[in-house]
Amino acid sequence: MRKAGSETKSLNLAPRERLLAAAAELFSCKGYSATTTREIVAVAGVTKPVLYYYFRNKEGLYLDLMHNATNKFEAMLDAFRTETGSPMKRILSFCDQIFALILENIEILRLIYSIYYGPHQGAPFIDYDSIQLKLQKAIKHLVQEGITKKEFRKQYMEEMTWAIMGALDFAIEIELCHPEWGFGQEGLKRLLNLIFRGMLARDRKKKGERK
Amino acid sequence: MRKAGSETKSLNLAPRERLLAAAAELFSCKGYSATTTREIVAVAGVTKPVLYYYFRNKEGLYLDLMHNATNKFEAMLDAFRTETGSPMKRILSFCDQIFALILENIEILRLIYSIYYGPHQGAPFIDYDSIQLKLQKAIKHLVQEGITKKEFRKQYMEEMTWAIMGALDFAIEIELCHPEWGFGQEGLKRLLNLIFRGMLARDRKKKGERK
DNA sequence: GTCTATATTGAGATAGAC
DNA sequence: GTCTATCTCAATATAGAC
Repeated sequence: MRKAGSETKSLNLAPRERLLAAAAELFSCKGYSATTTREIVAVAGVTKPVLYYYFRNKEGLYLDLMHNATNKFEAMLDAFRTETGSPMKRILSFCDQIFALILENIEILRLIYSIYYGPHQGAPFIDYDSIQLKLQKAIKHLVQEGITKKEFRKQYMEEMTWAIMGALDFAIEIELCHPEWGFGQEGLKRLLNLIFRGMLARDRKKKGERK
Repeated sequence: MRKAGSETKSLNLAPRERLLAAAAELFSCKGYSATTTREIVAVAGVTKPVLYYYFRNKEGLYLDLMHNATNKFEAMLDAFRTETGSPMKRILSFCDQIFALILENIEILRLIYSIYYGPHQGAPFIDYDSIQLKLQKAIKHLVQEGITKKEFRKQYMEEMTWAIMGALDFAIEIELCHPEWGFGQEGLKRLLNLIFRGMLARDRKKKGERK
């Protein structure tokens, strides 16, 4: 289990930044609803009115924190102008970049994840769904390209997209619950390579029994 | 977004069962911490002391609910004595059964998921990790068998296990955030079949560049 | 901008009658 | 077993001095 409370105070950041850092840590560790403003200000090393001075209220602090994170992520999705290389290499590179960004923000991601897939915990609504869909669309696009270039099988476009999303999901979840395994970007790469190649042994391949 | 409050009262169950049902619905929708005992008793159509009569307190209610669910899941994992069939078929059947059980208990699973991967929300500790590991071990065992029988590639045992876990993860997540897509057991099956076969087109297969 | 002190609400939990 | 009424405390939020 994760622990909270490591006095963000000592770093002499501005109070506003200390509050954001403290909130990130506590929300991510205890959840939005279970985290109290008292704790946040205690960890940030400020008093209560400071919180209400910089942010309208608890919700405002949460929204600020989350919008920072989601903006960064969306900007990256938009910015990904695929370099040259085979579709397979481009997918690897894309997933690698996404996953690196996630690793850098794993604390915030834990919260996003739990609120997107789980109960909303009383937190104000944020449209995480559109980001998820944007990601899926980007992957689908790369897959489509691979099909056009005849690098990938021409059927199964949906399944291929799902498989890549599943690999990302698995990598993220391992980082969330077992970071000490050191799965990391290397693990994701190994997993993706297997998905490209398939599990079946070469010689046992049966005649096309698809659909 | 999901909604709560659909008066579990009318079904004339015993108060104890009504409380469990109401708690499942509310915890799953709002989270453990954000759900109040007042709401639970209101939805269950009983008064507060009834909750404290049947359960020691809010935590007791939660523990009862969760242990019911995890016991069912673990029992299934233990009970899976693989029928006959090829390793591939057995993996498909295993995943199908697991996923069916999950679909039946999707409400509880949403809560488990968010607490296992996310912040604990102030909920008392439950060892979800051991279940996750048990699942992973079961899959790894099936994969190992496939390798022994030469149906699967002999390297990549870990990666194959990961890929199957990832497929399950993806299927679960889609049911959590987009149940209306009707991904379901059929989608999972299609996804697994692709993972068995691989994404690369047959003729483009390069010489073994593994490791 | 940052503090002390406090208002106010709603939470979990219980006493005690029936 | 189930109710009404209530206790107690902690939560969010603010007033007002410096």
